[in-house]
Amino acid sequence: MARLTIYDIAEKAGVSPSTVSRALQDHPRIGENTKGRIQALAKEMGYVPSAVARGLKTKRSRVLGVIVHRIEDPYLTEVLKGIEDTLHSYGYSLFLAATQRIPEREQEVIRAMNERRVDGIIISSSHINMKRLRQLDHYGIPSVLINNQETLEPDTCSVYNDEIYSMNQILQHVIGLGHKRIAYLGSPRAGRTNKKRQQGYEEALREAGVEVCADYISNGVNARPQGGAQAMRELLALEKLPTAVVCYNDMMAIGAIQAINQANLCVPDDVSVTGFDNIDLAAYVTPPLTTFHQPRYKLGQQAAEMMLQALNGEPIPAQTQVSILRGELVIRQSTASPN
Amino acid sequence: MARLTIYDIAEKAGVSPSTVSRALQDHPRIGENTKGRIQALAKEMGYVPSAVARGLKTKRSRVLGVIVHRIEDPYLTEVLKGIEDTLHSYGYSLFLAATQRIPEREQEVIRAMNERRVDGIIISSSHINMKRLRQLDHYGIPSVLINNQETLEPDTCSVYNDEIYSMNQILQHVIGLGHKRIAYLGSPRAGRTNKKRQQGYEEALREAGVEVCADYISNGVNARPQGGAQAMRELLALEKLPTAVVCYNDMMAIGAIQAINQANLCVPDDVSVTGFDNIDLAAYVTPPLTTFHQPRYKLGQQAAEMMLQALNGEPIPAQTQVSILRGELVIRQSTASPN
DNA sequence: CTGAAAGCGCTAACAC
DNA sequence: GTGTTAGCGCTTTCAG
Repeated sequence: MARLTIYDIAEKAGVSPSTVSRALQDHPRIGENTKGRIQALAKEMGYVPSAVARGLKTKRSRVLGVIVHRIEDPYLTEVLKGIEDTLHSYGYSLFLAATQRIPEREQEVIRAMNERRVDGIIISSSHINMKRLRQLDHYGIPSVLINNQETLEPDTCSVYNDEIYSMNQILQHVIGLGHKRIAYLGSPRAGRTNKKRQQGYEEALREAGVEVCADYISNGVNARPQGGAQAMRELLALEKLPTAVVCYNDMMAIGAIQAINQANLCVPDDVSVTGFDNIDLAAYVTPPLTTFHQPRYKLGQQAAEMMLQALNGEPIPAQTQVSILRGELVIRQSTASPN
Repeated sequence: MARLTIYDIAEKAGVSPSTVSRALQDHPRIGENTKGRIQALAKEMGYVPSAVARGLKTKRSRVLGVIVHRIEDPYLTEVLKGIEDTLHSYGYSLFLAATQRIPEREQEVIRAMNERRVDGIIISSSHINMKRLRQLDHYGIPSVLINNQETLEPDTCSVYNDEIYSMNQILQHVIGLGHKRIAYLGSPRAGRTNKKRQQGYEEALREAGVEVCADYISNGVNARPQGGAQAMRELLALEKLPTAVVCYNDMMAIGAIQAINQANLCVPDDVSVTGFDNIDLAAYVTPPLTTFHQPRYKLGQQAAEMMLQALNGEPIPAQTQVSILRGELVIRQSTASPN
């Protein structure tokens, strides 16, 4: 059951293999009639071209690698969807791999993609540093980063959520509600993103003429409910409680709410809580979370388009090397005016 | 900046290309010393073999296609992780594609994977029917299905969650609590899975000597909170309310709880509710859901191993053609004894 | 507009 | 144990 090749078609059509090749790729230098005839014949015979052979010859695989650190991260799936949709519409396929944040596995994954000759790699929410990037560069593999956690040199293609803007939106909402004692619940492990969010928090406070108080910045051991609960408990031990808590992300906000409830306090009556990301969960917890919706789909889409554009040789203007996207505030029931 | 080939290495090592090829793949017929020397040299020169060229020659790509219908489905991500981990550990890569349940896109995705000469395809939670499967078969692409929604002929490699067992576990718990008026909130759009779950529900009731009442079977327009809420409202319109509601999945259960709350009733005091799947959300809603944890990771892992085994020519015993896995009941706070 | 021929980078007979 | 050689299935000059 050997696969059909262009030779089989050529023979049946009484033409040469190269003519078949041209017909199949809409080459300009071929007669309309021959082209139509051959395309029809190929279809009829059930011919499926070999991207492997084509790739060997052309040195382009029309495959992109996508590296994430955890596949099961609910935040990532929407980004992935943005990438997949875009690539699919351009006829590209996608290798997916997870690093689990294990450096060794990171290495393996990059190597595998390199061996398979992907045309480029998109890396999402990872702790990729310049060294690894230089490695890719050295292999000649272009890359685009999404929300990377290490600060990079400015010439690396990347797309980010606008953290400062996001936090500003959240704080304007909270401040607008009348809060003055506003805490930030952070996740230092998250790297750059956390830094930026905290920075946005501090800037917004200052702009509103509210003093930033070190006691009101509490860090979680991780960015999950557990870390949120722990950091919240530290806040609850303070003499002067904050009336609002702005969290690094939704999962931490959920943990914070649990801790607040355990202290027999109520959200939002006693303390307002905000999340970040607007993951699916956010709408369904009690109370539903006020949060910031990151343009996750768009982040993925944009990254994919940036990559594709680079591959097609359209020079990316230096300004668009780094693209910063904005999402929108989602107001639900976890925030209210202080009483 | 042309890539290094085995010819470059051969030249430098003063041997023939085939010797290099052998050295690099631990071929038996090669001298230990030559092998070591060449491997070292290749590494030193930074040689990265081309899986494309190898694939063209050997007709095996060591790539598997994975088709899902929605990437962003929280249920799937864990399955995907099981697949990815397994494939990675065997040195395989993975093409990911989503069909969005659009037949046209399904076709495109299969075609793309076929062109790229994947060694096999794993299809998860889809509505693939025998026709499409025969198509794959005809192309010579082996496939493994995970929780497929159409009933298939028994000789197709597949892995399923044991729905009947799962529902039995849920109902034993609910019945054990003392409930007699137990409703089922289904999702007909889900196909086979829903049928099986409903069947499990009915069997368990009968075994417990409880009559199955048609009024207590309510169908949602979809398997999301909205469908759950709508189906629950129909139940709430009954003269004799059920004291427990067993739902097709967690999302519907969440919708059902919302509807119950809106009717000024309370879960679990007035009515117990159970979910299914144990998605991340389940632990964080109010009240936390009693649900059934599907062995999602294992479903993916098993499917991947089944595929790999088939590819290595180890004949799969007819009995293991279909593998049925069991998860476990997770009791939280959405269920209690009726009052 | 079409054909002939070379070669992408690797593997695997087949010789030696 | 190692080298020679012929492809795998396609694209792409270069001729005609």
